[in-house]
Amino acid sequence: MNLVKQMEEGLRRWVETALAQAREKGELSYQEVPSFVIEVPREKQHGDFACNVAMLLARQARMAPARIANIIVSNLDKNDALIEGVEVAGAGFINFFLRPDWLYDVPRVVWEAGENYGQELANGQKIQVEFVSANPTGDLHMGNARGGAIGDSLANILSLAGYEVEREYYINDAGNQIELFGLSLEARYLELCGREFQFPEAGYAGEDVVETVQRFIAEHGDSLVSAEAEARIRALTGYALQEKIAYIKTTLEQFGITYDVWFKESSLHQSGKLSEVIRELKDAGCLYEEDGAWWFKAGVEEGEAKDEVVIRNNGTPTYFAADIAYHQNKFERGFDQVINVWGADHHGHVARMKAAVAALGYDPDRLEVLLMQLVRLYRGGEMVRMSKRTGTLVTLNELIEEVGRDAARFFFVMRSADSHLDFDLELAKQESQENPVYYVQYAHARICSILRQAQASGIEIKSPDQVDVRRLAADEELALLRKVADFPNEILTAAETMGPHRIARYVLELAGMFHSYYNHYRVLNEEAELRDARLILMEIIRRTIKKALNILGVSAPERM
RNA sequence: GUCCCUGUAGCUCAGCCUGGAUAGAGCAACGGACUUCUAAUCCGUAGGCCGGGGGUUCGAAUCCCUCCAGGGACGCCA
Repeated sequence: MNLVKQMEEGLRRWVETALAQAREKGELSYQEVPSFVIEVPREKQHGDFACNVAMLLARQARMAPARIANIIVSNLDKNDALIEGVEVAGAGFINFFLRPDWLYDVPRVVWEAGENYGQELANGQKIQVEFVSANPTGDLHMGNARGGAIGDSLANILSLAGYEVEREYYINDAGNQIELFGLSLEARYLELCGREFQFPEAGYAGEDVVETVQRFIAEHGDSLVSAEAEARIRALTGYALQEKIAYIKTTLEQFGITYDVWFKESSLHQSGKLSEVIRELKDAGCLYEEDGAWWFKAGVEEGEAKDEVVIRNNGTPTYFAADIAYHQNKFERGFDQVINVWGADHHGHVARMKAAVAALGYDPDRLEVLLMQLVRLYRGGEMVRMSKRTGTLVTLNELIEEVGRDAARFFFVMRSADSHLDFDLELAKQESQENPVYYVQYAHARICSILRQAQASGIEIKSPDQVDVRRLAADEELALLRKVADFPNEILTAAETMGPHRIARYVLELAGMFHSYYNHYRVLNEEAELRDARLILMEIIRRTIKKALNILGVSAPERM
């Protein structure tokens, strides 16, 4: 149930009817109704909703916008019970002033929705969100953390917007970097067993690799020293991957993220799907051979995407080849829409991935890549280079420990994915008291406090149909009802634009309106009817804040 | 060189996709409000050639072109 949308659509039909009538009467001439908007004006004095159709019609009708607007208004059926007034203003806007009656449905709607306020009806679309998908060769860093916060929140939003959503983590457990990982593990193993070793160039030098090997030795001893190198590496790699994946899983769970599917790249190799898709593409003429390697023909038009190697001249497939097979697999699983949350450093990969999807016979628009600008990490004003290979990185674990999960998750989704994010750990800690997340959580805690006190003094919180919610007549109360009513629309907009940051901003605004109200009005100690109405207002605000925070993966504490 | 992102108040950012009325928040600054349902709060003040230039339009922060500045990507790495 989306009250605001209902109102907008009602007004739209109202205007369309008036337009048709004006044309019939010969007062207005136009070919077709342009796609106009019913929007909420920025300025309150411009009414509850405004319509720009007159200005859009000016050329077609060859008439001044204001005159068109007046004609439309004169053709409106003024018997509509919800309308208090209509005016023509500015360059030709039609402003609608509504009676507040419709807002009094808000409490009931929120009440009936229970924990699911903002949930739209299922739209029958199956959508997959793949995010984080960090290599299982190391810890999760800040970029992964941002991707996690954005991806998980987006998945929540899409789910509320009516999509059937699946969250997926793609485990890159095959290919070059895994071989390098294996060689690094082997070197550490031999080192720790007191044997001669050679650490691979650009190998994984992090301390975590050493620790992993130490644990392996503690469990399995040093018998692999005498084993064949291949078997040794296989055993070490298998052990380390299992450990790393489990660790990543646990860390993400601590960050509030759980996945529906953990998809292993290696399964594409083992099942033969990878070589199958390469053969398909070869047959379809999408590949060509050059310098002993097989290339994917991506740059069909004006060099939009560069051609890319899928099979190296040594016969091994590249990650891109696996990615093609992976995306084929995604679409074979029946997703209508597939979203990948990627770091901006992968942007060059987008065009050829889409080209590959097209080559597989799927509409490339069904693949949506949400590029997120990278995180730059500072510590006390100094930039910290993030590199797994050198082992100098701040992990997601450390972040959660230092800043806290709630603050971290909120911080990452506060800004749009497009914005570069400078994250200064010192600053984040220092400002933790002033972090906006506390502002929102405090609003929730304050409401809980009111509700607790009510309960303690034996005041029942009644349901909206037992209370005269029309007692909520102050401007601030109507504005709050209106803000709560906006929530479902905010979800839809956030889903359409893939912008979880909208929810963060929304809940900040709602919390701000509440705090202001709290400082000017009393809830308890008012006469019973007014008090009961205000208690209901408090409860629907509380539910909305909690739901919004829930979307963002942030807790809603009852006390602070 | 090609491509992507960014440039809006002292700072951090919304708004740009889908043009609309006087460009909005938060922080910082300044001045106020706690015998009150939690002052992690509130109220007020101040702060802007929306990077520059050109174009389209009745109307441009928003669309187009161009230039400037910062960041990133351009590998038989992922």
